[in-house]
Amino acid sequence: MGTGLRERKRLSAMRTIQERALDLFDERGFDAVTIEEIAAAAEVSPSSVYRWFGTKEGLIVADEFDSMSQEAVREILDVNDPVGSLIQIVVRYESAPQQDARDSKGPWRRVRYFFQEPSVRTAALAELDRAGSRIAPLLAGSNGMTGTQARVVANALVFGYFAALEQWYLDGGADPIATYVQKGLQPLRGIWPPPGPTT
Amino acid sequence: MGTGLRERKRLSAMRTIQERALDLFDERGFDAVTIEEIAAAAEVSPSSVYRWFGTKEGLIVADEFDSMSQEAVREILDVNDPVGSLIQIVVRYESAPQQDARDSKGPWRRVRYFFQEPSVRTAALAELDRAGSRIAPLLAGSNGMTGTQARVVANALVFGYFAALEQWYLDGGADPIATYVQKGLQPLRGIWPPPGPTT
DNA sequence: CTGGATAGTGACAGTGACTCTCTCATGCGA
DNA sequence: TCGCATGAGAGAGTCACTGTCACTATCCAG
Repeated sequence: MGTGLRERKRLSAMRTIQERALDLFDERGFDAVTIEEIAAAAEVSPSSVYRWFGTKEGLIVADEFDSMSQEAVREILDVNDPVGSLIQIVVRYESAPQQDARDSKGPWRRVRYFFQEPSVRTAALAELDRAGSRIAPLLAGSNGMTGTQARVVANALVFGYFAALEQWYLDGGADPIATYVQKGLQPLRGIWPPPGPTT
Repeated sequence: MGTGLRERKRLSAMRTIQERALDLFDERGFDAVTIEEIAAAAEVSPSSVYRWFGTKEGLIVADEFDSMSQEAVREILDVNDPVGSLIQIVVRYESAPQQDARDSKGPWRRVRYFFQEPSVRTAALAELDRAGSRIAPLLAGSNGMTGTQARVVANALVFGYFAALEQWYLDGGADPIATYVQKGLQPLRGIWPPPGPTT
């Protein structure tokens, strides 16, 4: 974890780019804004935008989850109650102090594009797919699951979360997301049958 | 369902394009082949390739499921046992007479690219997402599921199928896919608890 | 404090996927 | 057989994205 000057500069520049990009997207629409314009607005070179975000969609879907170590993921995910811990994560993230109060919807400002821009939605799906492949190994073995079953369940979790998020968005974002996740993912709880007398 | 000459010509051309494209991809790799080359090999214009397949990835992920009517989907999907009917679909599709016996792996020739080419994988995920949004309404209401829950379960099904398919591919494609789907999606059966004395 | 090693940035050129528009041919209905 | 409309082809243009290379700002050893 380098706290060097270089590192700090890069992170600062990345935040600036993301903010300027969202400003431009909100103003003129995702498709109408070019990477060059974003780079100019953030006073960096287009090369840097690509170096740091990979794609135009990456400007929106880039998430701190990617850079999270496997250890950290293992820590926050309870393999005996993945649905519950997923809700916990959402609750914690939702109540986190939004670093910029001027944002119309806090950290969820980006979510809108998940469901309005098809290419962003696709990029989000790819991101969720990657997330699924990361948490699947943690689930394997527990509850006597095979590798395939673990991946199936992992996908059910991450894409189920996505489905809940979409409903939250479609409903206008009034109630907390955690509520949608909790209710929406209720059926998945049947995957982990409570230990009864017959097993 | 127009069986006119135009329609037949278009379908024939589409099949030719897909075959030539796969030939070229197999020969030189997905990235190294341009749409222009594919169009030239299939003796159509690049415009037509885009008109019919939308994207380069569409050449591989294009599926007859898209053009299936909502009624047809409703017919083959048993809302009381979605996992079972999914397996049935796979079984039927797997044992279908492969129209071209020269294909090294029958209709599954394309599957390789799902898991070798990241962009194709992403396109496949988008396709599954669309499939999920189509079967979710059929599930809603049954078993007392809300709309969100139906979508969650629909995603669990389609992306669970994808996970099983990946494992099948990673294992070399020896056993039938249906086996992988059956075993892999076993945990999802817990979503529909058998009607017991207590409900 | 200073100099060299180095990682990271910007500038630039190139590729090709994809879009748009216009024109023209061809299968279709009268 | 004769308009007509649907749809294919042609061509130009945009821009996301890649690779390379020179340079500069940081880091670190002495």
